Amino acid sequence: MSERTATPGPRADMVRNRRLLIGAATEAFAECGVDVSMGEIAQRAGVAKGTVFRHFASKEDLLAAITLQLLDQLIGSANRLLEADDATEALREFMTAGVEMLAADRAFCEVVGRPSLQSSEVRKAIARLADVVEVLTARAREQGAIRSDITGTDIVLLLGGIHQTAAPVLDTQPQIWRRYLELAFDGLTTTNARELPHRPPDRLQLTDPLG
Amino acid sequence: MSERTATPGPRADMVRNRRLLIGAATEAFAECGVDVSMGEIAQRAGVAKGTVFRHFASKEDLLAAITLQLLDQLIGSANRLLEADDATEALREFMTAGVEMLAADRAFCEVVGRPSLQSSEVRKAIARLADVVEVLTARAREQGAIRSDITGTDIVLLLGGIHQTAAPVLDTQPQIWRRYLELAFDGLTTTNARELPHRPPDRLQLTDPLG
DNA sequence: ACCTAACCTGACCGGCTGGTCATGTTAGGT
DNA sequence: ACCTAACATGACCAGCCGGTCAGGTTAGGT
Repeated sequence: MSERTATPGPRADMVRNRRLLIGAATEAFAECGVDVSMGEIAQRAGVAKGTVFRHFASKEDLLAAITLQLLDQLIGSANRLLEADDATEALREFMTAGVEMLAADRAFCEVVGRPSLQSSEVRKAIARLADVVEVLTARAREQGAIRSDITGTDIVLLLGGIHQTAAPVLDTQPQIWRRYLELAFDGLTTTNARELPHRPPDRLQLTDPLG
Repeated sequence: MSERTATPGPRADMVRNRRLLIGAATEAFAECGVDVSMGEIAQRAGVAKGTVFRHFASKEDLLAAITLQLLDQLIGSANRLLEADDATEALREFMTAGVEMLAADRAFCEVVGRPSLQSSEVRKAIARLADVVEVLTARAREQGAIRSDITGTDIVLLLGGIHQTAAPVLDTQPQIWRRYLELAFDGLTTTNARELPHRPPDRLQLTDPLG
């Protein structure tokens, strides 16, 4: 019924394989980093290598899809925290979520830490994240708990730094990033310090203006 | 003259090639990271690929040699700064030297940030560095400018974190790591903050007790 | 001048990678 | 029940990697 000659639509096994693939790729990238092979991902998903390339034209495409999914989660967190009463605590919670995500995902660290691995869509998502965090930071700043010379871009960059501080000992002390998050936060809330040297970072990802 | 039947000794062109090789490898690793190929290094040195393997049995060996050379520079800096009058300023200078070195060398970042890339000799050198920095930190702590719950290992780990904070924008703002160094230092000198969560990191590189 | 051991060279090897494609299978409409 | 387009498959490809080695070259002692 409904329309004549039918709507082709995606086949059932295709959507199933797509779900399996995204799950497997998410896990594999998280555990092994961006250098994990497409063959390994296919194996984890229980499909043949050719199937991976039917769903994603290239490894870059797949990596971008997985990364975008994670960035969207972070952007969602930040947006939700905009509604919180205590803006300073909200900023701390956002940073906790961000560093936690980095600590759990090797490929994510590598992509956000190296612009050369970022597709234009990933760059756009990072810019969107920076925009939301800018508001989050401004609210905490108005509340008087965050020093005046810290921008949202500073906060986003700090996520990678805090994680990297803990990364060399993550194997033996998987929660130690909380220590360095708190240390960084103490730096952010120092109000009697003199202004930081060098101008704040540019708005994120304005490098190579294509896209 | 001198001894009978002569001392074989290294040939002149060999020491020349070795110097060229170390120079080329240092540059190549710094610019391209640990994934630079042995062929590329040979080309930069102006020798054939086989010559590289005559001087260094494997890529790991070469990487370890280059890394050790850099770690020794840092250890030297730290030792020299032990003699300084102002211990707090000495600590800041050491951290400046450390972050500057990381910012200038991609492979060095990757090696110190990922224990799986460290040979046992590199691990030992890092432990030696941590020992010196422990003294440097203790002196600054006694001087009263550094909070009491910060260890030398914290400082060494922070070097990687400070650099990583700036890394995504290093291309466009090559000096911005100074901003984050100062921010971290403000966190270190906050004396009225409550104690940091989680115990300090273990003494560095006690993972897998072989070597 | 000559000799030899030390050294350099670059073709070569197996293994792994991202990516392709002819062939086989199957979902799902009729 | 059957048909076909959509999809899955895995053998296959070229390219690059770390590493090897037989053979040519040369430093440097005599």
